[in-house]
Amino acid sequence: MSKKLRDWLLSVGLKRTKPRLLVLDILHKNEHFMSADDIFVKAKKVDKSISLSTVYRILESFVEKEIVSPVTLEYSKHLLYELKHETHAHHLICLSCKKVIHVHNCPLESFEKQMGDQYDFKVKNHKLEFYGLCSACQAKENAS
Amino acid sequence: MSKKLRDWLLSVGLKRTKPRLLVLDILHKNEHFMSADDIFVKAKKVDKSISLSTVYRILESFVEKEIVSPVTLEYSKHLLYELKHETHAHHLICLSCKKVIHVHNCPLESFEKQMGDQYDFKVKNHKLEFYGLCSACQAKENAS
DNA sequence: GTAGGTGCAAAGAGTTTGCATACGC
DNA sequence: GCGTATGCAAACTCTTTGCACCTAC
Repeated sequence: MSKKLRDWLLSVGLKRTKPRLLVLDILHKNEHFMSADDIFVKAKKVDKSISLSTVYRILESFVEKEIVSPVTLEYSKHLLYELKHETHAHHLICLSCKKVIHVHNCPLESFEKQMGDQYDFKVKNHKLEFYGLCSACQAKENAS
Repeated sequence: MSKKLRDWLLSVGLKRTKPRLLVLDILHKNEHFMSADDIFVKAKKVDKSISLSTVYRILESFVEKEIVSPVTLEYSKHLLYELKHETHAHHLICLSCKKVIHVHNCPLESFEKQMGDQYDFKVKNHKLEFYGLCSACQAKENAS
């Protein structure tokens, strides 16, 4: 695990405990949004003794310290989590494998302003997700 | 309740029972996304005898028959529901009163194509929500 | 009259909390 | 060493299911 990732905890005032580093590592390595239970299952493979309630508590503290963002998606009834990115980003989400591609540009500034004017609505932020098939899953679909 | 709304049930093959008409009416009258429990609380005021499990079953059947869309939002951990609209629409959601304004135009077609080309990602649909303050809540905020 | 819908109660998931022990700083 | 974090078990909340009765067609 990178030093940068390890130091992130200290810099927000959280002790570097074994379970926290583990959760951080799992979120960092994964290219999917993950539920508390997804993370727990992966964590259990590395550290048999970790408890699900610890995972919940860690996620809660990470969200509070803004290390992690909670995400709700069309295809899942559960709250999911992702490591926070430095920059504003949108998502391409594969309906088949659930992989998430981050898109670091945003076409919405002018539309946002237009909405604000038309409805007298003051936009604070927005959420944009595209659902579809990633390159690999398109290939799989064509093959079958 | 409008005849159109009442006939909607029959036209998708659902009997017009009292609890179904009630749920339909509540969803129709409300300008917010609602959870199963939100709907149950409102329904209870009209019909004391309605049961929460009935509300869950009704919502399940409405989603299956595509009368209702399930929605997940940034500010709520629960699955919410809205009556389906005839046309593709996006949402302006007030962070204060949770009112939902429907926007029937969409700036994303060209961006969608661009994303598809750039990442070899075949977009099937997308979800766009703006979060902010509606006209009334801006006024309230300025007054306080 | 019959198939399907409903209310109630109980079961099942998912999430949170209390408490004694363990660990990072 | 102190204060916080953890694991475990129990509590709590949300959602689903089984069953007997009821109702729309």
